[in-house]
Amino acid sequence: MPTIYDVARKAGVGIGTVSRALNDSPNISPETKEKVLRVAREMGYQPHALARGLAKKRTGAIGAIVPFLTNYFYLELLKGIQHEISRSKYDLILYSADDVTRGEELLERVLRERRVDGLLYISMPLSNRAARKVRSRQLPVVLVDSYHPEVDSIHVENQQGAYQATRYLLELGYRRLGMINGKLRSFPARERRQGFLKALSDFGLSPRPEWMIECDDMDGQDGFNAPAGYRAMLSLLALDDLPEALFVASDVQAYGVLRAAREKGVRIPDDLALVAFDDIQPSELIGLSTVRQPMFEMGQRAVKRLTEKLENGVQDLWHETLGTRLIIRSTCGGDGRKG
Amino acid sequence: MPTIYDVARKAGVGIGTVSRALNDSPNISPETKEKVLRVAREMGYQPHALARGLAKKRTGAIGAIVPFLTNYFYLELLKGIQHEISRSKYDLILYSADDVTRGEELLERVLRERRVDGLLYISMPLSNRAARKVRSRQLPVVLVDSYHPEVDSIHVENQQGAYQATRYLLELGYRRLGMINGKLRSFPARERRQGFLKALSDFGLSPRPEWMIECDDMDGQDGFNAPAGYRAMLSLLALDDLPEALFVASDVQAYGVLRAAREKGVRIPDDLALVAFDDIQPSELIGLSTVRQPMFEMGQRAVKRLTEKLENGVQDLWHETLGTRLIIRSTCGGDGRKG
DNA sequence: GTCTCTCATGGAAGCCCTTCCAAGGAAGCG
DNA sequence: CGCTTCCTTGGAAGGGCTTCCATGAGAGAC
Repeated sequence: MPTIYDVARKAGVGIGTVSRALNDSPNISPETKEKVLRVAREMGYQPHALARGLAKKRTGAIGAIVPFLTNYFYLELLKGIQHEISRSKYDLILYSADDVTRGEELLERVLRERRVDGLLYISMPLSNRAARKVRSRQLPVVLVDSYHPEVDSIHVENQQGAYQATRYLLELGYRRLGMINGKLRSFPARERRQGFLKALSDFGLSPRPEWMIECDDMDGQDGFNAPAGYRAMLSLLALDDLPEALFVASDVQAYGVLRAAREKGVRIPDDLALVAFDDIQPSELIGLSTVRQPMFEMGQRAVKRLTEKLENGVQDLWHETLGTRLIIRSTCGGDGRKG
Repeated sequence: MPTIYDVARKAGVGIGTVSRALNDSPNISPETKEKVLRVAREMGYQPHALARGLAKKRTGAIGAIVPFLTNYFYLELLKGIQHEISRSKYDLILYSADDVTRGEELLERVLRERRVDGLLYISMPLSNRAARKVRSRQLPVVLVDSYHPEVDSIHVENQQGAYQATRYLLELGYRRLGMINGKLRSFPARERRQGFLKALSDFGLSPRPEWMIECDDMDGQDGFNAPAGYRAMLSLLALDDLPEALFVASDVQAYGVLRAAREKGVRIPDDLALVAFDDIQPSELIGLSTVRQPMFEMGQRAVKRLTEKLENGVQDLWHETLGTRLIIRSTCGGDGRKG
């Protein structure tokens, strides 16, 4: 593989000049620049990414730390990230935390290793300790689908969305409501729970503890996946007294719920109404009523913010909240049925 | 951030010794090693990934070039990749080709840029020209869900799977069969087409050209996505004479087909039987009959092969083919109905 | 014709590591 | 006690780039 020295020799110039030609420096005559670029192209020369990164103190890469990809939510998010990344000059390094509780270890390693210029920390909680470490580095970090007051973040109106969904069930006339949620260490899980509880309380109702199910994390994840939803539904159905409507904290969990319902002969929505959260693609086909969140846009905006920060070096704290929208389909009994 | 010099000074040793301690070199006394590691830990020292890569001529990263993530198939594949990567010492760099036809440009850039030690080239065709370039570098590349005789590859029995699916429809008694496919530049699309045609011919039938639909690539992709399936189905339904059964080359396309069918009042399977290919997660819930391919395993094995090649430096050519299995659900009319 | 100023240019230094080589010290052997 | 041999160790060199500084040539002013 040719190095910058080979190009310099062949073009009859110094290495500095080659570097200037390749980096669009103003301090080079147009003719020299053209000649150098031509020679470089002919030789198939391309700068060594690591060497360049080392010299420039800029790696040209952005990292994303994601949990294990058990939820299609991540795919939609990644699409947005991918879209925006491919418009920028950065590459994307995908780090995966096979176990959510070890996300911060990974974060620290990545922060210190300096393989990336900026970092997306996705769908995992950030402790105060870790937040402090983040702040103490110059490396910009954006929290996605999560929140910490001292670190840039973007997420949706989880509470508001859950509130809408729950309220809709209440307005249909249902009163015996349950909720299947992810682990409460997760930010969206806590927020959605708040929204659910608020709607109940606005209707003068109290939650039934045995109907508030926090999915297990058998797989080291946060319960936001289909198998966890399936197991949660089975445990719910083992109860003597059942709710008549359910708010499920994510679509994939709802898929698990639907499967369990089908196996146990529970009819949806006749025996049990259902609203979920996310609106990933298959939900439309399945007819799942759900709260739509703009996942693609969230990924896109997170990257945009990060790259802007890298270019302009802005230092202000940034928190963005995106709206949600309730999408009514066929799992909650339609308007005519009740209420 | 501390460098190796800082650690060396603080530990009262030379930089070579620090390096040896950190890299598990045998040429260091246990006591020194322990002391150095302790100091390094106290200082929060971690080697600079780029500097290390430059010196070692090993980046510690594996690249994956994927098309735009419009198919859940990729998520399943990524899960397998992620799983295996996280067990290795490599990081994953995700390059996305927003336009399938430009995948090879990206490939060449990545090959030259030397940011990765090895490369997965996913679901995109490889030209002879590109294959030659790949071979001329020492950098190992594995083709995933694709094929070229001169480059390592892994994929499933596309032809065999399609044959099974088609044959099943034929055995049910259907004779008027159509196929909705991805772009034929894609390897799986061509193979699945072959399987379909072979089954027809085994039953003494000829394909009806107007029922052989190659999805459009409006979005710069290969047609393996839901919107393309939707559009293909609409164009099919515009015909006067319709097939009675359809083999669709992927589940996500089938989702688009199902949506169009619902909108146009076409009942599945009564008016039209359907078998697809992939068996991504939601298909079970939807009741889609389909050919299951081991996507997770494919991703896993591709990474495993790549890392082995990186460790052992084996040079032999490797092609692996994984089996498929027909999963009967409710979109092709069940056994009792015909035949 | 002389002096200044400007600007393109070459190349050393530096980015942070690993690796290799030379050297010192300890241990073993006769 | 002297000579080998074997470990450890320090640190220079090198990996391929960018950046900065010094230099020299050309242009412009007088």
